[in-house]
Order: sequence, then structure tokens, then C-alpha cells
Amino acid sequence: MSISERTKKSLRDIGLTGYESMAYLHLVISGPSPANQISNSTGLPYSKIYDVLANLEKKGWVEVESGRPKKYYPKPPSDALEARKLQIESSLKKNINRIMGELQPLYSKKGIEERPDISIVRGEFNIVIRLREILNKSEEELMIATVSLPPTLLEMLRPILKHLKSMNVQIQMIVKDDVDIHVLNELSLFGELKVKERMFGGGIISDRKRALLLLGGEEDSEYLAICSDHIGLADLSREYFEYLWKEAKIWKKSRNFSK
Amino acid sequence: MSISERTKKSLRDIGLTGYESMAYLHLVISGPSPANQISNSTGLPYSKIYDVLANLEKKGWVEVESGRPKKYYPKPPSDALEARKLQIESSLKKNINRIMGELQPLYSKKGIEERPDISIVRGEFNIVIRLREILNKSEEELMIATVSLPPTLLEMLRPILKHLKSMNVQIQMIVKDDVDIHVLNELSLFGELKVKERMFGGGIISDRKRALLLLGGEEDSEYLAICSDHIGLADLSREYFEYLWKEAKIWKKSRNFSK
DNA sequence: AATTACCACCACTAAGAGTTGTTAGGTAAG
DNA sequence: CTTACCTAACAACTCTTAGTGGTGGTAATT
Repeated sequence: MSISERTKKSLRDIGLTGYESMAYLHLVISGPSPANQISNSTGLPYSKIYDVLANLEKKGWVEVESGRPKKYYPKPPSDALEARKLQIESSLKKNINRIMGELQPLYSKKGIEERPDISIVRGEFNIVIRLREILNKSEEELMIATVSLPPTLLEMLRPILKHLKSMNVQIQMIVKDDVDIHVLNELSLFGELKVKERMFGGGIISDRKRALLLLGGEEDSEYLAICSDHIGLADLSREYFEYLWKEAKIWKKSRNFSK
Repeated sequence: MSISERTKKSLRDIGLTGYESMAYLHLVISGPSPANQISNSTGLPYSKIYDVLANLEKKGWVEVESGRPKKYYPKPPSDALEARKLQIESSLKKNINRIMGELQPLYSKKGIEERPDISIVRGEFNIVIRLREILNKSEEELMIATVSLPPTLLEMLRPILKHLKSMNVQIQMIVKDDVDIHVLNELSLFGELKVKERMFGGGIISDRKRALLLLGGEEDSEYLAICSDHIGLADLSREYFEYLWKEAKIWKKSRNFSK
């Protein structure tokens, strides 16, 4: 009865040490046990067991039945995880509030010039960050063109688009015509939606000011994006988008039923 | 223009190293700067600057304007923090799902006997964990008696109690009569509420099976709780609670206005 | 030649892994 | 009842490692 490495890794990521996760896993797999049994079947040095288990107790993963020998009970993973989750989230919240409270005023007071130029953003992670930034700053109009919409990305987009729509931001979207029909259905709720056969890369343009153009992603190269607050690039991209828009076909929910 | 230690600590907690937080703070305070300026005014060794700033860029806290010299721009704290928050939360979610997926079935299949005895729980943290566990498991009736209700505790209780009420769990509460009137008002929404003059410690009893008695908290000693799944203790506590209940006075929202 | 950008290495620290030894409760034989 | 002995419980240390702090030097631009 072995546990996958991924899960062990997850336990460590969530705050247990190697020893602690071994001990806890043994308890879950083999049920409540006294210390010596845990030591035998996991190979943990016997003299460490009590330390380890005491820590697990402090962290809220096991319970101890006193007596001699002591007996150790695992808590349900669900309980332990929820407790840990709350703990992490509350400390995260605390830290964020502190930093925001002290730094945001400094930042905005300075009126730091937004670097009005073009930058290359490498790596999926950073691109998504920039994407969010741009979307969140949209106030009037938003143009989106993309070949594909991976589920994870869609999930991230959903709440933002919903919010933008409620703020009356004008949203235009063009996607490739082989995108899943349910996705199209959903997108059409957020604004005008068109589909097009041939599409390369993707991009978004916001408020005639900001633009992000997605380039790479093909072959084995990493994703690349050009990201800009510069009006020049935004204008250019906008023109290209208008062209695409004319070429693309309107997509209506009704197609769902007619064909 | 110095930043409080707490905030620096928070930056570290949230994932920056000492050097990284110094560099970022300088950028926020003094505005966009080239590398040498950062080195001069923070005292970071010049040869580390580029490492540090490159990491900050990877982590999404600054942006680089290429050229020679390179110029570094801080991202708004709000943006950086939100990105970090999402990152933490998503990895947390991923880990929790993995662990739950693999361990919960093992745990429940074993039908691990809930240790039917009494255990001493020490420390506020662990007590709150147990409290949550018991509350969440309540299905029929819940009795709560307590001297005081710190705001943090109330905040944690609120959603649970709301949920329990919606599940038609019978809730009875007794609190000391000097508790804030707004708190009382709120509590009365969740179930029957009584107040009493003299109260010591506190406790909750759930479904005639589980009980948690809060003992310490006085003087300089740490909080202590007796926690039990044992029916014996639950019965006993229940009897005591019934007695308190008789002694206590019904609290009605109307008192709000009459006096 | 003088900055700017960067690389490679060492030192220190702290947390975890692993070892040894000590104390306390319990048990069996004298 | 005492003594001898065993194991449970735990304390105190060394060792290892990864991450950060810190110092030098080298390649590239200007």
C-alpha cells in the first residue's frame, strides 16, 4: 500500500516534514498505532518518533491517547487539511493587508510613471500576470482575439469578464471557430462574439491604450508576449483587430439549435 | 522614510528574501531606478543586484526597461500581491485535492474507530481546531455555553452556525450577560439564546455524543480544554447545561428597545 | 578606461535528518 | 519488598543540506 510521490510532495508543500508525513501516512494506512509500531514499519528512528508525533499533534494532524504505551490516532485528512487551509489563508490575508496598508499609499503618492514602452514578457506565468493587470484596468472597451482558450485560462477569465460586463465595458471577442461550443456559448454572454477560421497567436487591446500580443507557444519554445502601455502599439493592434473583426463571422447562440 | 519591521517581515513571509524586499521597497519609496542607485541607497552588494532584481521580475514584483543602464520599475503592490495570492491559493488547492483524493478514501475505508475517550487539548490553536470539528459534525442538536466571545472567534463561528441553522440543527446558547448587545442580537438569530450572570469557562455539547469543555484561560496559564467523543462526558455535561439553562434568563431582542 | 551587467564561488544560518544517551514507569525473579 | 532489568518516553547532540548573504572577478558596452 504505497502512496504516490506526488501526494507525499503535497504533504510536504502543505507544511509537514518528511518524517511527519511518513508517520501520518502510516497512521492513515494502518490505523491507530503505538509509537514503536510506527517506527518499525516506517523506518523512522525510534527516538525521533515522539518529537515527530508531538509536532503532528501541535499542527493538528493526530491525536494522542495517553497511557503507556501512548496510542496515536490520525485525524481525518479532511479535517486536518481544512484547518491548515484556514491557517494559511488567514496569515496570507494578514500579510497582504499589512503590506497594502503601508506600501500602496507610498506607491500611489509617488505617482510612479507607468513605463510607457514596450516590454517582452517571457514565460506563461508572467504573461498571465500581465493579462490580469490589463484586464483589471479596463474601463471602456476591451478587444480579445485568441486561437484557443485552455480551461485554466477560461476559469481565470470568467470572474473578470463578468465584472467588466457589469461595469459596462464594451467587450469584443474573436476566437477560432473550432473552439468548444460550450465555451463559445459562455463567452457570448460577456459581449460581442465572432469566430474566424484562420487565426494566429492572439492578443488583447484595452481602452485604446494597452495591448498584449501573444506570439510564441508553437514548437518547443516558451510562450512570449509583447506587452505595452504605448498608444502606438495599441492603435496598430486595434487596426489589425478591426480588420479581423470584419473578416470574422458573427456567432449566435441560435447556431446551437439550428444545426 | 523607513518601513516598519512588521511589513518587512510580511514581505518575507509572503515569499521575498531579505535582499529582494529591500530592493522592492527602495523602488516603491524612491521610484523607478537603475541598478547602481538601488545598490547605493540600500547597501546591497552591487554584484548581487541583478540576481535579486531578476528574481523579483520572475516573481512578478518589478519590470525591467531594457537598455544600458537597465531601469527597474516596481509593480503596484496591489498587483503583485494579488498575483502572489492567486498563486498561493491555487497551489494550496492543488495540494489539498491531491491529498484528499488519495488519503480520504483510505481513511474512511478503514473506518478508523474514533477514539471513544477523553483527551486534553492544550493551546488556543488546537482548541479552535477541535471546536470546528465538533461543530461541523453536529447534525441534530448543539448546546453552547460561554463566558465571552472574542470577535475573532465569533467570526469563525458565524458561517458555521448559519449553516447549522439551515440544516435545522437545534441550537441552544447561554452566554454571560455582559456580552455586547450586538453580539447577542446576532446570536439570537441562530437559535435559542439565554443569558446568565455567573458563568465559568465554557463548553459545547453536540448531538448527545461529543463535548468540549473549556477550562483554563485564567491567570497566565494557557487555555485548556477537555474534549470528548465519549457519551458519558457528553451526558454529564448535558445535565449541567440543562441546569444552567433553567437558571438563565431568556434574552429577547426586544430588550434592545425596552431598556 | 570606466562603467554596467553578470558569473562563480565561499560562508553562514537554520531546519531537518539521524545518533546517542538519560530518565521514568512497569514487570518479573529473588 | 526489593532488586534487576526492560522498554517507553524523551532530551541533547551532531550531521547534512538548501537557501541566503556576501566577495571576488570577468565579459561586455559605452
